Amino acid sequence: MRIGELSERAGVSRDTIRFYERNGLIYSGAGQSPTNNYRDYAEENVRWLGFVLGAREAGMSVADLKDIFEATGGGCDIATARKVVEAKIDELHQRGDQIQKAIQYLRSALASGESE
Amino acid sequence: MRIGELSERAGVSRDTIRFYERNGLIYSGAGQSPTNNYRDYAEENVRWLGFVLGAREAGMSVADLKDIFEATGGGCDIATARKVVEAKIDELHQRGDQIQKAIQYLRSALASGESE
DNA sequence: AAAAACAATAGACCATAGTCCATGGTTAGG
DNA sequence: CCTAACCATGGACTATGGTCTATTGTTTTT
Repeated sequence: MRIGELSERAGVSRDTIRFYERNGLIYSGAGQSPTNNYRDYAEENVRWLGFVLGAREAGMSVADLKDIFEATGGGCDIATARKVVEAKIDELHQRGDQIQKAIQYLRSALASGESE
Repeated sequence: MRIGELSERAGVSRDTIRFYERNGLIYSGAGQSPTNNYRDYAEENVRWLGFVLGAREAGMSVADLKDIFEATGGGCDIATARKVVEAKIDELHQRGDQIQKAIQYLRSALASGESE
């Protein structure tokens, strides 16, 4: 599919998709057609971009996602992929813990203002 | 206490503290002394900056933290404070959910590569 | 009282993550 | 066949969140 359709279906702007491609976290077989230089995306990119979107909201960086893309989709050795992904999962868990702490702080701030 | 001590104790650089002050999420009674214009921080700022640090890592923005600072510390009406803080807590919960989803995606990516 | 240590401000600079043109080529519908 | 809709590239621009530097003023320490 072309960039417009992917953009539409994944809910990510064309510009952002091009930006992601420049930064190595998505691949399009551009230049396959003899008449144009349009990007051409495989179906699974809809799902992948959906994940990217959620992961970005969860606080993962573009560089992180590039690592994961390369480790999982690049067809490189699985041991490396596993390590990268496990490391990201650990980071996410830590981030989750920080969020729990922040929530507790806010709840206690609310509770202490309770009587006023 | 002065900025150096606060920086040391909270684990936040002087520059960052000044930046936070410019952006309204911490207050120092600067200009209290007749001889200098040094910032002078109350004890509780150590704890507050600790929270800010964790909250930043959890993905809260400086603007969010400004809102919370103003809502909780500014002595404004408690109903407003409550609303701001509850909204931030909701956001954090959503972020936590995103993180769970990201973790699941990564785990399943790992699992599907299992046999290779 | 001289020097080291600390503080202030202002403004330049950096990375990250896009977003928005301008310009020009391609494709598809009427 | 022409025009609207789509795509490409390159580069400028934005916002966020700091960080660094230069210059100058204030304490502290020796």
